[in-house]
Amino acid sequence: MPTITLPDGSQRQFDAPVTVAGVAASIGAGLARAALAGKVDGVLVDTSYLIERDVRLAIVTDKDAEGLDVIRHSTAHLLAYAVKSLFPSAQVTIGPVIEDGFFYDFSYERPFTPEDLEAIEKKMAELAKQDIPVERYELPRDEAIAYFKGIGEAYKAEIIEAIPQGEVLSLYREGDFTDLCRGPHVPSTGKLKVFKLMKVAGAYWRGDSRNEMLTRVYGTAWTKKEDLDAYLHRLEEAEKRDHRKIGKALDLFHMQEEAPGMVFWHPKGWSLWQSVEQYLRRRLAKAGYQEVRTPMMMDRSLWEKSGHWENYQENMFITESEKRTYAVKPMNCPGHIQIFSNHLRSYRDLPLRLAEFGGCHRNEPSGALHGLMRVRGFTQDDAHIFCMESQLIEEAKTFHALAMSVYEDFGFAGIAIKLALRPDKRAGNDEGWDKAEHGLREALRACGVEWEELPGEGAFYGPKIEYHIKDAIGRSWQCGTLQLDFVLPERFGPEYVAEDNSRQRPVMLHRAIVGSMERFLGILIENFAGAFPAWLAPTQVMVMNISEAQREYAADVAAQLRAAGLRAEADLRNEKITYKIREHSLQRLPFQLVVGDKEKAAGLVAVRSRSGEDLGQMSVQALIERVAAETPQG
RNA sequence: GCUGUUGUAGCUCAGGGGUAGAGCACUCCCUUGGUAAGGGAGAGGUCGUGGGUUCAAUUCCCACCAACAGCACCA
Repeated sequence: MPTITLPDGSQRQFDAPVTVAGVAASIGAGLARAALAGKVDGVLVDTSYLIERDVRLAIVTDKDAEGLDVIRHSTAHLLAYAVKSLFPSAQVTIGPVIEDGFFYDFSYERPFTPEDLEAIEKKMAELAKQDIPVERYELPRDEAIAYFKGIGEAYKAEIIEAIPQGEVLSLYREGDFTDLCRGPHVPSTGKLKVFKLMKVAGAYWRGDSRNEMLTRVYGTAWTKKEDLDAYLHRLEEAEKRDHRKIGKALDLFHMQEEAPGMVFWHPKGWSLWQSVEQYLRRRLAKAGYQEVRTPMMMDRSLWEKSGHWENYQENMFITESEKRTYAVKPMNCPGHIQIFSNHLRSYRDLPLRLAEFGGCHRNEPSGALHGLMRVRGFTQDDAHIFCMESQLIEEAKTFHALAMSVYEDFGFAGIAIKLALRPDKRAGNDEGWDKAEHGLREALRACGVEWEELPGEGAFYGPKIEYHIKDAIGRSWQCGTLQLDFVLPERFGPEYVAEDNSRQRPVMLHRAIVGSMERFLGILIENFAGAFPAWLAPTQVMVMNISEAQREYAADVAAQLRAAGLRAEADLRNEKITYKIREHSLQRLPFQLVVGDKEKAAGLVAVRSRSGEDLGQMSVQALIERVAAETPQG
């Protein structure tokens, strides 16, 4: 005699147990048709779920976020169904919902080709059109193992074997395809209308590179055709922002075969770099840092001492000369410790903050390289703070505030903060790690921020706070970091003289704000889609003469702007003004000055923004002030 | 590193067993034009590298390099 409470608070009585579908039908035929799943006391279930007691029930349709997830999940199953009917010897493994869609991993004698993908998608559409019922049933664990082994699905059987003895598992059958799944699923394949297979790629079984590689098919699914179109449009827009594309179009940098993972910065790209570097240098100087410079490579013995030789060797470039072995530095910390230890330090010197725009090289796996975001040669805005333990929290707090202020000046919001904890491969003892992890947590708490913890992802010498920024394609990249290190001071033995004249060991904070200059510039390019704010733009102002008659005047205006410290150029080419405007708009120059006879006579310039807005006539001085006003004061 | 795809002019790309084509960019000439492409002419490529098959390879085969996508990795 179940009483069912609906989301609007209304109640319905039933004389006998009733399915979710039955309840939907009792409300209306339209809802019965739209029902994809149910939510019984907050738990998602199939429409076939039998309600035998009093519950709260929500009918899930494609209007609900859960409905969309159910559709995506069921579309993944439909994909597996189609693959099994086209390639019967393929084995199914897992097929979860992901952001914007789903994937399914298959084991097959060969990878699927783009042509296979087309055929599979066509088959899916066919199966969806047939509106085949999706039925749920249960099987005890051991029977399920036997069943999947019997039909040659070794991977499924392996998955179930990991489930504890005695459990009852749910299986879903659509046509002659059966899959193990927690569910819920749509009641029939006809509910799946808007989907598209996106790409094939390899993926390791259980995410472990020691295992065999499976074929992964990625797909996307939506409730409405318009949503799919909007999604595809979004992908196209993101592609336009790709820093590799813009970098080429705006002539910022290039990379070439002979230097994989290393960047050739062109004049405009280097101008951008310098704007960022010099801004950071000003902020660091104000925050009490001293800038240094350390050698690009050092003897093997030093890296053995630091632990890099043991823990980091496969990532280091190693070279030899006169029977000595050197490693090109992958990090700046050992070098900075040498500077600290080169004098006898007093507690009065602490905290000592040594900063370096340190060029580092790391031999990243070839498959990891990605434009400016993941490179082999890069420059860190690195610094190491040597201090007493009692100064840790204050230093961490100050750093956090500085980092956030820098991100804000560059226009970033929504920075994700993570805390990476001790990895398996690490130096130092557990006591030190406890202390370091505890210290960073305390620092984060003192900053009043939320963070996510990542077990096992810390550096080999210490835990780290990570500041992540998202790129245009939604990929998240670590930029800033704050790491607490008790290990390297222990290994190198730097000391200071304390107030009581004893020798003490400083603790070390490793910290970076933009992280890698290369990566940060990549993110900047994507964030602004190349339309940099004036203070960063490689060329801030372009002066264009309309005809030969204003040639000298235009050149003079550009010279005045340069004298005032602006990055200004004159375009005196024999081209129509519309042509010049188009070209410099495509190059995303923030200010374009048109000078004709009128401006020349009045001693003014006509200013046009890159978006096409007419800012009117003004004096050169007024323009200089305007650009200055847009530069952060940091 | 693994799987797959790709590599042709400065850029974006087409082509295909008989040593190559378009648009844009570039050079020159005409044009001096007021807010996103004025007109004409011209120059430009050992078809990623190295082997093999063939009378003949840029095209087919193999290896390598690099890029791209995903996975693994990411101090």
